[in-house]
Amino acid sequence: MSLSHTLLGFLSYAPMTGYDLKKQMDRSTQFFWHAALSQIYPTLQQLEGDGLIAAATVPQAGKPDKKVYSLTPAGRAALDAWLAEPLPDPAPGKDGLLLKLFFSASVEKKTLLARLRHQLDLRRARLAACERETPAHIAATVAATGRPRDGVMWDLIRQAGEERERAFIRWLEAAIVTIDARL
Amino acid sequence: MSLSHTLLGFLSYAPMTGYDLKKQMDRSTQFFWHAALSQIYPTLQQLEGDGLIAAATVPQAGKPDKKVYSLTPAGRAALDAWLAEPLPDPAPGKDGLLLKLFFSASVEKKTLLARLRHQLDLRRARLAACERETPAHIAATVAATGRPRDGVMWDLIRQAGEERERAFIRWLEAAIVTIDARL
DNA sequence: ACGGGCATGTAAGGGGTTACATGATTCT
DNA sequence: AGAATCATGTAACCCCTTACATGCCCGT
Repeated sequence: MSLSHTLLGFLSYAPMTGYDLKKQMDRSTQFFWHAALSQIYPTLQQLEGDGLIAAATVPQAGKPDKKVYSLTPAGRAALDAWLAEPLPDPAPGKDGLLLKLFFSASVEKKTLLARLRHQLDLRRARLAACERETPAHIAATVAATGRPRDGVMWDLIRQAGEERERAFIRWLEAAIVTIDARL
Repeated sequence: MSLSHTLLGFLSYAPMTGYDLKKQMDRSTQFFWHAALSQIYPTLQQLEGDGLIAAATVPQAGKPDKKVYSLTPAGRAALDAWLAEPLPDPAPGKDGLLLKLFFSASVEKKTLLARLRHQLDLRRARLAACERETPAHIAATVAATGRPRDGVMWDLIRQAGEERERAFIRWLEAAIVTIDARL
């Protein structure tokens, strides 16, 4: 269960609420790990039950009470143990786009081309967002937390996402040409 | 549930058993869709219950009975309906490798480098396997089934997998250099 | 004799998504 | 007036993984 590890990881930076954690994930890990609040809240309760995090309830005026979670020593140990384990094996992913394409030889050529062009638009927009917003967010977080070593890793990972998108965009462009010519 | 669609798709080529379907998936869709037999068998039963496929039990000497499934007209319609729907939105994936790396700034540099070099080996091996085996399998399937249009799609998708691997390998190489220099 | 291929499944549990439920404040 | 933000959760369901269960044949 890697959502637990994600939460422990973010809480190792600073105490936070479930809502805060969701925002952190949306801004930084969204392209390689994400979760809905409806999954985050029960997972936090479970981590609390396991003694890995502790909650402090903060009453607020005009807003619901906050539950600010922080890492316990046991939680820190669990995070360190996870980081000490080797990197996971590359798991064969699931890609609904490629799957549908695999069986799409009978789809009308112009429909197929329109779909692929639409994907190109989406991916280009995503790449642009990734290039525009993420470096600024990393820089801001490094400045705020004074963790330059983490900044190196974060930028590396940003590059991985960026290059994955670029590779897919190049493939889409080539695929459109090939289908136009050969299908 | 896209496993259903995968099964319907393969059964549109020829009637097959669950065991056969698993082999087909292992040889062709493994990098973007896969399933264990323990998931395939119940799903086939469910598709049969929904009237989308029909089973013919074939007794065998010295082996367990086969259940050869084939598409019903309703199953063909369901497959066509799925193919008529637009391509799925790019879902933000989950990547345990990048996730762990994201929190790995505190891991010893030489440990990190060893882990990344190990990943490089794994990925290079996977790329080599992809380049060696898949084209032959596609050619054989096209020759056996006389479906050149499908062959075009299959080769396109093979290229997507190949280029995704290549992009990741290039990134790993660059990441090793960066970590060595800056962490 | 042992491992791999053929061939089918069941059971339990983990992880994740979607829908539902509440309610005040602030921005447009 | 309506949408977004803050803030928390529950319940149902779906999909998938892991472990278990069976048993014969063939090649080494």
